[in-house]
Amino acid sequence: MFEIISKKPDSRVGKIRTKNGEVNTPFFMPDATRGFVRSIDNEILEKIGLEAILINTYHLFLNPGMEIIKEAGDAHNFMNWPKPLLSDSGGYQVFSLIHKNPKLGKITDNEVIFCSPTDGSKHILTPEIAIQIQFDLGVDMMVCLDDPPPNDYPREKIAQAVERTIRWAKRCKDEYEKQIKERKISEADRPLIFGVIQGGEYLNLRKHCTEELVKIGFDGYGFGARHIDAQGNFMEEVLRETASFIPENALRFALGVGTPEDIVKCYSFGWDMFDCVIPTREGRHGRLFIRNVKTLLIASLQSEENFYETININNGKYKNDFSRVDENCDCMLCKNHTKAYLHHLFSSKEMLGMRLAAIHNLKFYADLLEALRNSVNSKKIELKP
RNA sequence: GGGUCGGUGGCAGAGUGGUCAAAUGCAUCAGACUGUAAAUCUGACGCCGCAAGGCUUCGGGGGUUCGACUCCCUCCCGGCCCA
Repeated sequence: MFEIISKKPDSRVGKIRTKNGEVNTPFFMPDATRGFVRSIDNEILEKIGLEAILINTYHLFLNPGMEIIKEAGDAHNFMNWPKPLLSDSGGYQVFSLIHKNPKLGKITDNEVIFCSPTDGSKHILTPEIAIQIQFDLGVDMMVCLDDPPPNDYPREKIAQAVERTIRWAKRCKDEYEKQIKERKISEADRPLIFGVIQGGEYLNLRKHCTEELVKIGFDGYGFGARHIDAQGNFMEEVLRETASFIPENALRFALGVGTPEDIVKCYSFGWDMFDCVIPTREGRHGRLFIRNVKTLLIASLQSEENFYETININNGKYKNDFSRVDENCDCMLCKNHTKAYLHHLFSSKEMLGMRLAAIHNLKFYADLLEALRNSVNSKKIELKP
């Protein structure tokens, strides 16, 4: 269940209630694709203030496999993450593995055949299987299998992906209802289900896709495919308009978004949920996000000024820089260590460095989202899904 | 003292008459990363130049040759073996 507590013209603050607890919106989920946020224990994620994390259907299905997960109970038990979990459907892998490298699989109207990049083994995902797996994972929020085309595909092919995504969404919804019935899951305990809106940069395709998905009916709607164009520019207008197509009482999930400024913009357009590998991956690669101001909120919402900057701790200039990474951060890196030490950890290829950097970046993201949640406190709106 | 192998760019280490400013790895210097095939990937890395191109290099010196990192002489330095 999703409740909007307050809103400004477009952005809003709310609360999601799930079987495994509440999540305050807007929120950011770190990607625990294979059942773990690389190098970071769940205890630390909780301490950072993250209320939900994202796992991936395709990756967990491959490894460790559903037999193991079911033997453990579900993904919550297996991972020892008792709080809300959202699973992505494997739809993104249709893009990242197959669209980007056709050798790695095949997409038909009925199914997706993945050839595992690691051992070449073949695995079939259908909309129904994707939903069944997500029920077996025991997640609190699940996503329909979709077909995210690269943004530089011709319009015709993107339109095809839209139609396929709609057909698959219908099949997912049907399977979802079947599973709810078979598993005798109550309305209060049922996981939320998200449809995914495709359409590339074409607003009328995005609109059409949204309308068709809304007819099927979902708890939330995701923005599918990449939200940056082929040149790497944030597709601001598409994100803004697409949010406006989605009914107000539904959750809006900006999948894979993004950089801090992209999240802030999406939030202002009315998006509620975000996930991205940036804070963890870039942290592991040595890029650290640093607050330019004490209050992220003010700069992020009320001015055009950059509210953060990044550094690459690998750069030689940090060799003897004994200052803190971020004076305004209270993460375990910033409280305890200097840039020079972190630089040393990185140049020694010590995993502690990557870990501390990822933790710092996640804290930055968590603090940013907290600032956004605190940014709206005018009128309250009660809505029933 | 005799013998022997060797001395190549920051380091390690290929090359053994022209295709060599010299493979490769490391180090160094930068860059990228957006529902994770990513502790990964790109690029630069003798000097000058945006570039084309030019210039100086393979322990020192001398020589052979149209041409030498590559062959010869000699000196210096190092490893190993024998005395």
